[in-house]
Amino acid sequence: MNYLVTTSIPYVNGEPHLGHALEFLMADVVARNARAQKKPVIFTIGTDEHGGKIAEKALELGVTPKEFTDQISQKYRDFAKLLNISNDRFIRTTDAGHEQRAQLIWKALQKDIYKGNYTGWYCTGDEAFFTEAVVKENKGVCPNHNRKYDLLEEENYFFRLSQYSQKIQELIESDEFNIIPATRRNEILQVFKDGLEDISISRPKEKISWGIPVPNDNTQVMYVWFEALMNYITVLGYPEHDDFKKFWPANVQVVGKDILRFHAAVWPGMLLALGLELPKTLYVHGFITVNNQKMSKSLGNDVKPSQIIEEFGVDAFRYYFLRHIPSYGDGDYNPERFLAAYNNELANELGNSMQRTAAMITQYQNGIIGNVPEAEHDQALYREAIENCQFDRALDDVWEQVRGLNQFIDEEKPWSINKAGDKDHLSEVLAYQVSCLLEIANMLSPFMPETAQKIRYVFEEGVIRPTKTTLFPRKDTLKKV
RNA sequence: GUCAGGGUAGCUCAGAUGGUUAGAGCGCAGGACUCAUAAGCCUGAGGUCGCGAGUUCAAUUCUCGCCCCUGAUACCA
Repeated sequence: MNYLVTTSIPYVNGEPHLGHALEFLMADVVARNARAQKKPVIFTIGTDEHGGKIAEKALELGVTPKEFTDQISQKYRDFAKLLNISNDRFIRTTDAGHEQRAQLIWKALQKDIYKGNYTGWYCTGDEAFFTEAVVKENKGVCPNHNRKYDLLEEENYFFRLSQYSQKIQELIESDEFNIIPATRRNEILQVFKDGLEDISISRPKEKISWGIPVPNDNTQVMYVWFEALMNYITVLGYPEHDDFKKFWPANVQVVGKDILRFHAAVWPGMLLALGLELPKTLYVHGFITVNNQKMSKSLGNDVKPSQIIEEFGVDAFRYYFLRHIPSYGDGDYNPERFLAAYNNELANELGNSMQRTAAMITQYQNGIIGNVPEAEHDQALYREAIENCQFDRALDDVWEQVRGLNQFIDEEKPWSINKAGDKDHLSEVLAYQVSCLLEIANMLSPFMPETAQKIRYVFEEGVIRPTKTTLFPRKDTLKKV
């Protein structure tokens, strides 16, 4: 019954962008949908704040890491608010609670942690390790510094992920740990074929000091990733808090395809080692391009969500990204397509269907709605789509109903019925339209909460309550973004 | 290289355990109407379903080969 939804926690070395928005929105739909079903819900988001890169960046800016992360973290908080995200919690990995609980988790994992040597290709110019693949690609020479990579050893703590490889694989294969879409499930199963290797989970403090200390060893701090993953249970008050006991395992964890491995291999390993259940579903979303190009500041094509929201409203933003970015793949944003979707689907089809209904009831019946029947369209497709995190299809299905309503109106021609003077029939037809709109509002509410609210406001009380503005005023020109 | 997924109307995509005229939305063209945000509704044009071969009474759907695209191939948070 209890329902837990999480997003991944963005690393605060950058500002919030469209990709974060997408993830927030998808998780928000899941959370709002569960609440609509009267389930007790905890929906968490947050920020990941430790690590060398953060420390460096802070140094560049001449502020302390703490000051730096405070500032960026706040931007994510504001961003979620801007998008009307209904998160119940916002965790920061620099929260005292997280830091303490991370150490508890480390201790609880002790039996699977050992000290070892990490060997890797290191560039002293970058002061960083590089993967085998990168080194091979560069033929053993760092392009940034034009010097050979050194094979370096470093003392780290390791986590016995290998021990849990088979068990995790079984849970994925049986769908007890359900990874969607299937393509991502296949992808990660490949990794399990040869078994997972143990992973390094700490860094020498002398190299990276901005991190959570390893218990009983002040020469090492926890590797950021290892510690960041813990947020999903520290946020609930692992191990002693009621929320943890009642809400874990998560029902849906929402992550991007770039961090699949951490969430489908490392994190499950940690959970098994702790004797905890795996999340029920891991939903993996794709990336957004802008005009089919990778979004980047250097290209100057980075889109500011705040600008879109300012011009079109938050629900229009939510709508576009939830319906027109494929839920199971990558998608593209471009202003023309956005405008087309806004005008055709939101203003013309949805907005206008409400407008014409309200107008007729006002003109023909002095605003009196009459007996609204229970609209009972088949919602199986819609429900199944949400269950499978196919937000695009769920909205497609809602629009089937929006179109259906417009067709109904054109077939019935209430204006003709009015001329003919058949008051009973007229009232029946118009009341049916209202019932359709209220049903649409219900289906829309996880996706477009404000819009759903506006529709209900107009029709809910038996008498049309006029509003100052239309739902989605047409936009004939496109501001240059 | 290996593994996975994909190449279907101008665009974004759906679909077919092989079987009469291959679907939707956008865009385009035309029509009837008027309650409405010059919105909505109806109709139509447009595709040799990546290329070649095979299996079959029948393939766009199955098999093989080839071409092209995308992703993964493990410690970047």
